[in-house]
Amino acid sequence: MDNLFIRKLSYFGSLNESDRAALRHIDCRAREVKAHHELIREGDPPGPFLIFLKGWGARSKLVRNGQRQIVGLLMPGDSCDLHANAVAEMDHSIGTLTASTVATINRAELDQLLEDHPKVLRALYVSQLIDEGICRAWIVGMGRRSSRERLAHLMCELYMRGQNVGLADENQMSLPLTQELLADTLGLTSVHINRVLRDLRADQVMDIRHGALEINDASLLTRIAGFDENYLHRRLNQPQAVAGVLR
Amino acid sequence: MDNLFIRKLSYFGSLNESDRAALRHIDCRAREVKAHHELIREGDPPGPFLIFLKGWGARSKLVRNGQRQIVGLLMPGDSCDLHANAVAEMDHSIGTLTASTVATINRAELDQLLEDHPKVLRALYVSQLIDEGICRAWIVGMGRRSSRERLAHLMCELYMRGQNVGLADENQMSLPLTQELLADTLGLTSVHINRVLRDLRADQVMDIRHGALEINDASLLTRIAGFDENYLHRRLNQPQAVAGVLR
DNA sequence: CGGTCCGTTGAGTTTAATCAAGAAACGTGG
DNA sequence: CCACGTTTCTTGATTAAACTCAACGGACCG
Repeated sequence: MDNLFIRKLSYFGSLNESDRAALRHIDCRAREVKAHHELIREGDPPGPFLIFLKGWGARSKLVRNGQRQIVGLLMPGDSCDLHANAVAEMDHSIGTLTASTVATINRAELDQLLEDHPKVLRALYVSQLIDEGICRAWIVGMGRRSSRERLAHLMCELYMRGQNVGLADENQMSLPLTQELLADTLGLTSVHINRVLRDLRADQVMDIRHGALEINDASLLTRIAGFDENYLHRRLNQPQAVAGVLR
Repeated sequence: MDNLFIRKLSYFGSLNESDRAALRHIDCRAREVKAHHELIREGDPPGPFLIFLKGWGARSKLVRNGQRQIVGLLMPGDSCDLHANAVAEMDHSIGTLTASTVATINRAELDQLLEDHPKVLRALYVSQLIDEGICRAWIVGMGRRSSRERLAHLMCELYMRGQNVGLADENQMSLPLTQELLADTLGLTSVHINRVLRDLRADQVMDIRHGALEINDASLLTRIAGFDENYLHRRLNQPQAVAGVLR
């Protein structure tokens, strides 16, 4: 069975057997990484291509006053291209949130792979378009949504992404985010997250406890979030996700 | 002389003469569009590939309560790939801010072009990586920067991007953004933008008047913004920009 | 069993939003 | 080139959302 990264790319472009075979070599590069380990630090020279095969990661940036902003959450199957020509040094860090399996491909190998397999490049390009869609959705949230809406929206997004990679159960998903990490993701403080979460719990909408998201009223949650299923949903061409729990 | 889109892609990948020739056909597709015209509306089926050859555009999204969030600003040379398989319908609109020259390439033609010219695909992919970098920088700003820092940061970004496409003079640049548009870009209100702008003007840092940005103290501006020149700068491999006015 | 990290709550403060009103700039047709 | 309507900018007063500071309870871990 192909790994989640290959399966994800397969949704985004028609890969032939040779393409898949090339991608399967990635598994040899996989290594185990402990939780809360920095894979790439802000200021490092970029270069490699990272793939999360198992576990969660985050892209984060520190700002002057010591605050942190998480600019992306990585789930199994997600990748980051730290393109060397694009930027002289990393403007953000990438680290694990949980114990993870991560594959690292160096620049030269990736270049060769993409040159030999244009369909993989094509799929990677589409995958990149979707990542940007997620970024833009975050921008909308941070700019124009209240803290309650924002938290609800993030949970919808993560639950849906989790569904697409088989991480989500019915109305529940493992979610290794402390209130502080949620705060750094949503541009709020952990104290405020705590209060918002308390209200959502009291309203029987959802809860986050013991490292797990629990959705009590999916329909209400999506309504609070103003979640546009379209923005992530059908991107994956997975009808079962469309008909999933979040309706 | 190649158009700005071709020149931009040339920075991101080595294009040969055949690649450039293919891209030059784009010019035939150019059409003039009036200011404040919607090219693609939220909810429309996606599909085409848009290139701004002249003028400014914006990607924007409306949220429930009628508020608007701008999720991207488009300058000459910038493109948007409204990929059809990625999403069932547009989750945001794209419109012009000024009178513009815009080229539209339909999906089939683009697919053919990218298949025939893998180097163009490669360059487009890198261009996409950089766009995502800009998005992530916006997320950092909206999450963790004050209104003053945020406005300063946006001006640094736009000035630098303007420099790269020859839109910026020494310490000055045409900037067709009303205070309301700035507010919708930064997730603030126009009233608040007005006050922040008044303070920056009073502090002799910068000003926006008569549709133009004027930078009075570039060094102070970048310090207020916490502007990381690296995140956009060297991406373009343009040493002259690195040594540019914003130091 | 003690330490550390995480979650919880209250009180007071700050930032930016809202509401409202008037001035300036812009655009368009006469 | 002017007159008029509209958009944009400006300012003040008030309100709301989220932050800060501080303290304590609970969970997890070695």
